[in-house]
Formats: sequence, C-alpha cells, structure tokens
Amino acid sequence: MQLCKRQVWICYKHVLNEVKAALCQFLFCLDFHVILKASTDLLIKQLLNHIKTYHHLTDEAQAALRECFEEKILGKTEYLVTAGKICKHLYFLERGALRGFYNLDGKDITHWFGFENDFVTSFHSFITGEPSVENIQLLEGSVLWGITKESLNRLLNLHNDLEKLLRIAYEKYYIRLEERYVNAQFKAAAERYQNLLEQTPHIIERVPLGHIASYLGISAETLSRIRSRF
Amino acid sequence: MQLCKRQVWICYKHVLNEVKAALCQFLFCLDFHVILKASTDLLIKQLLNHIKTYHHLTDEAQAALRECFEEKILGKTEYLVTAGKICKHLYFLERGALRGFYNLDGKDITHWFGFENDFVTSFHSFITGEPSVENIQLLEGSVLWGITKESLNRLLNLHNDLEKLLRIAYEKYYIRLEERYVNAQFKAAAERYQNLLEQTPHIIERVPLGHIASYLGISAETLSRIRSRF
DNA sequence: TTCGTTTTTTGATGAATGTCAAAAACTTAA
DNA sequence: TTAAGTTTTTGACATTCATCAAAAAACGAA
Repeated sequence: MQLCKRQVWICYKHVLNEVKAALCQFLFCLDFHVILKASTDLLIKQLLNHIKTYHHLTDEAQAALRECFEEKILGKTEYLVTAGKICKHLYFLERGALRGFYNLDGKDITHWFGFENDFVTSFHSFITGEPSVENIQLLEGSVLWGITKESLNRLLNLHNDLEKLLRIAYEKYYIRLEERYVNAQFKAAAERYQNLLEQTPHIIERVPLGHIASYLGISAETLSRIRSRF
Repeated sequence: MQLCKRQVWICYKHVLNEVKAALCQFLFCLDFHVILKASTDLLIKQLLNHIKTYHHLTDEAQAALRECFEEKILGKTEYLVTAGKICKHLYFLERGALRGFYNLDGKDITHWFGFENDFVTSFHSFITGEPSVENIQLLEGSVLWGITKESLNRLLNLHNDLEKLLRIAYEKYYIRLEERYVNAQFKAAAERYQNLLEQTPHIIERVPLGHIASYLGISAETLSRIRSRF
C-alpha cells in the first residue's frame, strides 16, 4: 500500500480519450499518480447525463457542478481511499472498476464493488468526517471525477435542486443497500452466487474469484467448489 | 393478520398521555384500530426535538410538519404495514417497538427493529411506490406519527431546509445500515450476539428470542445455546 | 518465451450451525 | 387458578462450510 506517490497534474483541453489513456498508462509505469484537470468547458457529460436519471438540474446548477468536479485517473491496484485517513471527496466513476474493503483479523474483506456510473466514497468517513475504516482500491485503470465535501456543501446551499438530487440519490442507494443486506444475511452461499450471476454478471466477469468470495462472505475454496458444480 | 378492522378516529386537545393510553388499551380490547388526531397546537414535540439533532428547521417548516403528521396508536401484534400493499406513509415512532420482516420459503425473517425516535416505513415501497415485500408488526403498543408521501413531497417543494433535513437523515440511516451490513455478513453468530448485547441491549431486553435469532440470521436453537454459555 | 508469483482448484478433516423432536418454561385468557 | 397455547431449551444427528495443504492453472515481468 503506497501512501506517498509522486503526483502529476496535467491541464488539458480537447484531448482524445485514447491519447489520454495512453499518456496515463505511460506515467503509471513510471510510478506517477496522475491527476488530469479538464478545462471546465469540457466533459462531465457522462456525469450530468447520469444524474439526470435522478432529478433534472437547472443550467446554473449544472454549470456549478462542472466547475467543482475534478478528473482523476488511476491505474489498477492503486488506492483511491486508504483506511485511517479522512475521505474528503465524493467520486463519480466514469469508467473502470474498484472495490471497497477493510481488514478484519488480518484478512481483507471486500464488501462492495463499484463500476461505471456509480458514486463512490467511504461514505462513513465522508459523512462523519472521521477516519475511514475502509480502503478503496482500483480493480482496473479508471476515470473518476471527484468533488470535495466543502465544494459540495457550498453548492448544496446555493442550489436547492441539487439538495433534492442528492436526497433522491441517497434514497436509491439506501434501498439498493437494503436489498444487498437481505440477500447477504438470509440466503445460502450458493444462492447468493446464483443471484450474482443473474443480477450482476459484470461483477463475475471483471472481478477475481478471491474478491468475489470475500464479498459473498465465503472462502475462496467454497466458491470454487460452488462454481465447479454450476 | 387482520387486514380489515373497525376504525375509530378521535380528535382531542389537552389530554394526558396516561388517559390516552388507557383509552386506547380499552379500544384495542374491543378490537378497534385507533387513530388519534391531535389538535395541531399540541404535540409532535418529541418529533420536532428529535429532528433538531439532524438539522435546524425554520418555524414555518416546523408548523407545516405539525399540520401534516397524524398520530396513530397501535396495539401489540398489530400490523403497521403488510406485504403486498403499497406503503404510502413515513412514520415516526414516538414510543414503542416494532419489527420489519418478510416471508422466505414459509419462514418469517426479521431484518430490522424499530424503537423510540426511529423513522420507520417500508422504505422500498415508500420510495418506489411498488407493493411492499415486507411486513411491519408492532412488538409493543406504540405511538406513531405518520405523514403521507404526497404531503411530504409537497412540503419538500415548499421548504428547502426540509429537503436538507431529509438528505441528512438519509445519510445517517445509510451509514447505520452499512455498519449493520458489515456486522451481519462478516462476523460469526456468537460475535454478532455479543455486539448486540453491548451496543443495543434494549433489543435483547424487549424482543423475544425467536425474532432476535432471525435478525441475527441463525436458528432459535443456536441462539439459545449461545446464550446459555454467555 | 520463460521463470517466478499469484490465483484457483482439489482433497481430507474438523468445527459451526441447521433440523427435527421432545421436554420445560413461560404467557394468556377464561 | 387452571388449561391451552406459545416460546425456549436440550439432545441427537446431518449438513454446510472453513481450514490446511498441495497441485494445477493463470498471470506478469524480464
């Protein structure tokens, strides 16, 4: 777990995604932590499109968001959030995959995954301002957009429709978590794996078995056996 | 499970809680479903005091809430919400206790408990407008305050501080659920019982063992054995 | 490609927990 | 208070799953 990396900030305008990705890949190899800062007239299209599915925002609120979100590109296995530190950002995952995990008796326990169009953060730390108990680690090279808690709070006081948007987002995330909770606690391991296969096959396709086993609350050996007998 | 009961609406002003409780008790015996309608200048004090811990409301917003919440008093074993029906109310539990449960393969699975100062509803049904999959049943005679989704939405559009309050409430409920999730899935049965003993002893004191076992995801027999060896 | 490392699979064993059944304790209503 | 019903406890046994160890497969860097 590398807590201290060399950082590069790159400001850009009208750069192709492919070029951007290649550049980042190159810098990852040199062990740099890359933070791309897009011109404000660019991008966040996907973010704005996504939140439209929650609630419609005024043009002013959209412009304000554009100002405050900062692009961040991280490579596979890098950490977005590390346990013990206060997490001051809320991130939108534009492209890629990551996992939230914490350490229990020396073992890593993965308790959630994030994919395209998810809002991710250590919610506990972000909301309470206490140090995070969980780590967030990249499973693939990913493109994220981050906003600080201060910026977000400022915007929430300026734009009422943003407050409503966030409330609706929390509602959605709440019932999603509730569903996950019921699945996790009250169904057998094999059934939970079946559910995963049917409802979120992308998890199985993109995440190594070990993490999935941990996520399902079973040992990797047991999951391997379940999988072998379909 | 009685879906259709005789109802009494009682409008009152300046009635002692003891008298109210005695009256309700009497009516429960006669198998009435009691709905008390307080004069708007009375009560909801506890509710308003409680939500102050989340966010301060303007006097106008407080007055608006007073108008919209309706008192509801139910007896032990009665149902607040039944599976299959759309739950259109959000409730504040002033006094009493209840459980949320659903049916899985013919067995009742209790997945949460509610106590004093909790907001309760079938969140999935309330938020999505779909029929509830869970039942909410009273564990003790309880005093609740309910608001309809329509009223709430109307108030949210009128009072921005209410929107903020609700967002903050969702945040709290979200991280509370997340904690419960991690506890549930990744700790052993005995440890979960220990946690319950330490963190929420009121659950153990006020809820029958069978429901607690179900809540912990273990059989009543196993819980009985865990308990016998402390 | 090849070597070394990590991940996944397979097998043997033991611990934890579920299930069924019956007894004991507790509740409730008449 | 009793009698009926419900909940909790106890015992015997079966099942599920974790653990440890070792082999096989997949992955990654040189």
